[in-house]
Amino acid sequence: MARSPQKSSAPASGNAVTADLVAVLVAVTDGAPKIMTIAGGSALPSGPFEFTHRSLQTALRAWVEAQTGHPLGYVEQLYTFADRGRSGDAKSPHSVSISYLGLTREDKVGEGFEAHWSGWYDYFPWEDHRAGAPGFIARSIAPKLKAWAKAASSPTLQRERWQRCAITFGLDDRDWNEELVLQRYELLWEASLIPEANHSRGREAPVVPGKPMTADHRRILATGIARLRAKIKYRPVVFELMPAEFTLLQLQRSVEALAGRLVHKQNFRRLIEQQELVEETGAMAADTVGRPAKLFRFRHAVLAERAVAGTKLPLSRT
Amino acid sequence: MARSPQKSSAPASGNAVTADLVAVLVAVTDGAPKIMTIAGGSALPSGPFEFTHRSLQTALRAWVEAQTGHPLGYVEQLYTFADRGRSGDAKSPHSVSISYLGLTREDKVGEGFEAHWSGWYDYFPWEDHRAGAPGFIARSIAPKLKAWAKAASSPTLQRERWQRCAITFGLDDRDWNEELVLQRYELLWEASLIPEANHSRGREAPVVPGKPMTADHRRILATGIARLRAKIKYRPVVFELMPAEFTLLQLQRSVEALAGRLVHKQNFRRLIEQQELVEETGAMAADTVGRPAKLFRFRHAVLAERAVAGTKLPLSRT
DNA sequence: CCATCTTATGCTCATGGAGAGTATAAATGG
DNA sequence: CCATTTATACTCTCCATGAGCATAAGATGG
Repeated sequence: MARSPQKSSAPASGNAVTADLVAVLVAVTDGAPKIMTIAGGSALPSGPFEFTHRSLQTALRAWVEAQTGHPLGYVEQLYTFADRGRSGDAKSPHSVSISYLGLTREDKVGEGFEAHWSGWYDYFPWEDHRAGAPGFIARSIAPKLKAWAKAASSPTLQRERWQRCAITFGLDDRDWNEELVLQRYELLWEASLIPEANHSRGREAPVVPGKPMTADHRRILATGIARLRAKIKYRPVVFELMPAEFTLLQLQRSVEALAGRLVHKQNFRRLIEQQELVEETGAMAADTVGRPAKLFRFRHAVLAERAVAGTKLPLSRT
Repeated sequence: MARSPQKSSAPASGNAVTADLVAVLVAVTDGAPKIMTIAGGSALPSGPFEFTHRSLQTALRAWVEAQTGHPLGYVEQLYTFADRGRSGDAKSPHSVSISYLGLTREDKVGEGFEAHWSGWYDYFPWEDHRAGAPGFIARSIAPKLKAWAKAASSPTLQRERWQRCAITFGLDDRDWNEELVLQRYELLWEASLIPEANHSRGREAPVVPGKPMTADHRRILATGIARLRAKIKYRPVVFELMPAEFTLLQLQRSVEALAGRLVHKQNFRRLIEQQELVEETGAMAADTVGRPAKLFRFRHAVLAERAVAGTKLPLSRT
């Protein structure tokens, strides 16, 4: 940045960069959260921003709709990174990557495109605590983190490192905090447990389960998941991922899929109903096991009615 | 964005833009929230991003420290905009503006720089509700908004417009929501009550009090204020704005200054203390009216101890 | 010294939301 | 009929939060 501040009305020459958009596109199908990927699931969809569009969001929407044939519901900017050329070479072209979170419903991907939907827990298996904490956290991740903590230079640093591990991964009887997705990824990265972190060095590092991605795409995905997990607690965004009509259990399963943890059923219903987020359609769910459930639809009116308070999660501690 | 998705490993030529950084730099002095401005208070500090820095944040920090001679505490990215040339001319250079929120303590600005601190309520007088809702909201803003609502084409639209006004400005006995800073600004913009909104047309529009800024800088500031008002409720970021030692009342005044509304004193103390965010220094405040207060300092340890829950605001409804 | 003002600090009370559990209803397949 | 599965209705307890009362500790002016 210039030493002397000034209005940015005269862009300095020699400062040219390229702007890329990267999208974390989320859908939920049958209790499985999906993200749109390309290149065989090894990258998030991305491409250069073209200034034929009025704004970044417009560009993203247009592109996604061309891809999926479906309008993109909720869109939110995630983060902007500056990359200084792939090889670290100061002469290589610089780029700015602007990432977005988008919510939609899974659907056929347009013909001739290489995009498809992948389960997001393929990339972050340690994030799914719906059936309790995955065994490999205690069996595999925790010991490796402990080794990493022990490798610090002083006893104080060792303690601090381990405390950080325990907090982010809910170890030592701490509670699991589902929102710390990015912190967990970054911790694993620092501990060299993420393949992307081994900068083309030849040596093999002990790595953790989970599919890697190109460049920093998995970090971007982590950012998106974290944002979404936080958001569903105070904004009714889950409905963007639901079909027009749904049962309360389906809604619950979607929330649980995103949060990666279970919710107390009765309290979940109480919350949804007392906030008047949904209304009955009058119909009942067909093709069901057990007692048939009422069908509901989202009351779009709530978006206008109030500065919407949200859908906090009635978590269960079991 | 390209129709065919691909890894962004080959930036397309002809897509060059310039990247600018814009900073919302906040400090609080004697219960007055300030922002750093340039050009006589008509613009936020900004400048081109230079790729000599490793990252955007590094660039921002370096620049701010050169400006103020003080390290920048908390830094957070706000939003990235794409501007298509000043005049709307498709041939003019495109730029991407990346805005940041930074917290620091007010201090002397380095010699020879045109930057200085301005009170943020100079730009958003309607946001300060510490002495109750400002009279001109009911006297001046509300009627103008009502007129704007009435100008909608259908009765339904008129009602929706007014409902939106009432929600964002807390009219019709609704509660004031201090976080809706951006929504309020955008509403006033749509209603042509913001000077920046009158696109160099000659006609005078009825405008609302508050100092305007260059380009979209006031919108960026609104984004920053909104983000900060939300953040202080769940992250202990206020302490970045406090001196090393402070009384609980000083802390409370700072929170109130940011939130633009009053807080219940006893409950505020209860909250701060039970969360163990501070510790006594042992000393007492000097130069005081009334009973002397204990001095406290921030317990930096809490940042490590937990996935910090925050400093919710014990609002008073009076 | 006393009255009064100002701020600090301790404590109680009522309300409501959240976590948790119990109980009953309505469907299906043996 | 019974076991199983899901839906739905209540109840209970705990605790955070908004609110207010009461007292303490300093200064100041008569």
